[in-house]
Amino acid sequence: MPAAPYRGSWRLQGRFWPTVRDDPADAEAISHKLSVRAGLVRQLAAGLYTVTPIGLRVIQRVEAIIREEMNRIGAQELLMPVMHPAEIWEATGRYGLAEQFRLEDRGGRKMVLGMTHEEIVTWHAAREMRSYRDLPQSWYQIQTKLRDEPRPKSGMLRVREFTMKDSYSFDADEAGLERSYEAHSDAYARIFDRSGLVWYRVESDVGMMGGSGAHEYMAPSSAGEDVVARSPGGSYAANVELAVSVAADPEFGEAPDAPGEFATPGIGSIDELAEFTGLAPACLAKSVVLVSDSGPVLAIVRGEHQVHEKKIAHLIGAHRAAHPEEIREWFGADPGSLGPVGIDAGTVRIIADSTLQTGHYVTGANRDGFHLRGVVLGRDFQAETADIRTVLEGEHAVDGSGPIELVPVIEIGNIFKLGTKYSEPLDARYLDENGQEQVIIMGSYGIGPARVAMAAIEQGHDDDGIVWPTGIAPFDVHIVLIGDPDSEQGAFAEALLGELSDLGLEVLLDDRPGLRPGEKFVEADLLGCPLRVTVGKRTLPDGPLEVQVRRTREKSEIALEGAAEQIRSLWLGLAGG
RNA sequence: CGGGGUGUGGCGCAGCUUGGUAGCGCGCUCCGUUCGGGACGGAGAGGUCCCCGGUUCAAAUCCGGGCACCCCGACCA
Repeated sequence: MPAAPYRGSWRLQGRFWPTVRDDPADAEAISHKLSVRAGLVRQLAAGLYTVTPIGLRVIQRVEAIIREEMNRIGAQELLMPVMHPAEIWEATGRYGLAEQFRLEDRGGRKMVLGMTHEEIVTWHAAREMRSYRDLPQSWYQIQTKLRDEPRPKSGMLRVREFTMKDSYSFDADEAGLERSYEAHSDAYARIFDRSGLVWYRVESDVGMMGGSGAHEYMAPSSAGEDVVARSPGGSYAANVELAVSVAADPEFGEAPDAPGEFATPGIGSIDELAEFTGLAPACLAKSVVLVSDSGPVLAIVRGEHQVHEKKIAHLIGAHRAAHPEEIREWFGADPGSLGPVGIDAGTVRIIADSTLQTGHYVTGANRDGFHLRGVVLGRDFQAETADIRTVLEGEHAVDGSGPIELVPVIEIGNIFKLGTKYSEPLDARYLDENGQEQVIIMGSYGIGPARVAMAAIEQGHDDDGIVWPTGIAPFDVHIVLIGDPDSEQGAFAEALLGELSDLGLEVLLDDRPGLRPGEKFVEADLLGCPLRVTVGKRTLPDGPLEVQVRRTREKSEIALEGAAEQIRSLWLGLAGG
């Protein structure tokens, strides 16, 4: 049995800490490899992970920061069930979503496992919030979410079951929502700063949550699944799903009076066409045929751009790529020679990217092996115009703040202005000062503690292992005891553990017998606590005591007298920096 | 859901092409020597070769079907 705990400090002897020497074979992301090797997590099945005792310490430190900051803005912690009656989800039209785990109880009653808790929290608010005097409220929980992800991946980064801090605000009006939103925004800034992350707050799509405005909190990492378009200094930052930019116009030259057809034998791609014509891709128009629920859609962007799925989906809803036979039928030509000229807008909905509003373009002629040059939007064809293209790196930010950089990021949190999306269907209303019934205005706000931890690993590691930020390291100080716990050194290490703990630090003492020093050092590096103290033969009787900063590898030798105080001020220097 | 890959002691892998008594490294147990950056020697334990079916005298190996996991894409708060 482990010895009795000393506050938050641990003796390692007897603990469940399953480290491994090799990277797991199927791991790709650094955080995945290191979280397994450092014994923080173990996989049960795809997207299902057990967090080990030592991994849990990291998660709990993140959660502790979250609780402090949520409480600071007056949010109240509660706990809602993971399993819900399906009816409530039916009321908001979110029953049957692909990611939703559904089941039945023994009576055949339909249930769901919660992927989030808007429905449930709103259901409660609808029953308990009656008067404007009851508002505003902010409630939060740290609770399990279940999502039948189509593709769990990257260790703990994308899983099917995870804990989430989710909070919900209830306000009487838009101004109130604005205040709640800002309060959360402030809290989130403190939470992610204290967690030691590099992070961006970016404009985001409202997605399946619905609502009128949203931001995401993103931690830059090559393991990230999202991409942010960001100008220098970050004054412009948005998820590429909705990012806009200024695309420089090429030298178009004089537009001809009318489109002219020319032969382009064997030309099927923009690259080939650019090569063949000697024109920049920006002078060519790319035609993409999609099929929406209401029929065929021709989306046109400049040659250097791509049609962005999310952006076009905002206009035409769910859609798929057209089959070659369908394209043949509607355009009379194969992909590669398609264009908007001569297409009946009644049959095919034509949407051109806004960049097409200036210049003249080479487009397909809807005749295999032929293209048209000098095609002008508005003159030679009619189309709706909208921003439907991807943003390219190097294009300029719309606020004039400079060239845009595309950064892969991990989404670690988000904030949404829900408005009445849930309160309306679930009848969450109150009586205002005038006795008039009003719909409660809501916001919802999420953070994934495990993602915060994994992002910290992505951003803080070296060849030897994890380099935790001080705010969320599993321990503040890792004492490597070289020698027997019953020895003089053992007694010293034990005393040091006590003193450091009394000073408010959480300490891990590696008092495991029979391990070689090298093994202890290697595992200490892997685990990555901010400070490592070595207690061995060299330490006693007169010192010095060796302390190493994990991040910099900087070693200092300190006197035994007042060692604990010294270590504490070293730690404070790291934490404050 | 499309494409690709992998399933063999706890972990990482070889063996499969060309069917014939299941191997290597690490880890684990015991003994000895070591002991401030994953030591060395010796002796051991540990495997339904993912599952089901087929072919064959004989299947980890060949054939068919299934399952699981990973990666790319689609999708995703």
